Amino acid sequence: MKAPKTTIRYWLFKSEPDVFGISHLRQKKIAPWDGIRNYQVRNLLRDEVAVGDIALFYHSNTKIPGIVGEMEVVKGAFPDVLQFDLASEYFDKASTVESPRWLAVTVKFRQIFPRMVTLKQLRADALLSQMTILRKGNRLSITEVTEADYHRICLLAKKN
DNA sequence: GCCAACGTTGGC
DNA sequence: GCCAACGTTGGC
Repeated sequence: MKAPKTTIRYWLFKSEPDVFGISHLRQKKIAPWDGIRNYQVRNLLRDEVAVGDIALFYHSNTKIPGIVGEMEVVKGAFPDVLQFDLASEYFDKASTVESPRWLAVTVKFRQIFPRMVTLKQLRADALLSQMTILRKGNRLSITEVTEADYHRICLLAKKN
């Protein structure tokens, strides 16, 4: 039996709502977080993201980008099936079943926040100025969030 | 649609 | 291993 997890970590997962938004996850309840095709993010999934961790759901590349809810990691890294699917845009002919290049995790819906926390709000909040997502040039679709920042975001996400 | 700021590819 | 060219991300 594995040792119990002592600390949970917090993450921000980006997705384009037109492709897969929080309402899709709410409907499915549990879904693979797949289609990751960046080595840095792949390594995060492999080495850092763990079962029990909390992930903020961020809507990117949309009219009002921002954090819309949260989910929980319920299964650790496993090979992303899309890399072997010829019909998928995520198919990777260089990847093999014996040595898969790309990984996914499974996430479970937790909630849609009563109030979305927009990118504009994040930028305007002095307490959140160190967030990785706010750094210039950052394009990683998964970044870590500190516990303090996570709690701050939850506060901003509550109804008045 | 523009474009800054990356990441990836491939010739050498 | 360098780096130019190309592709992608994602805010605006």
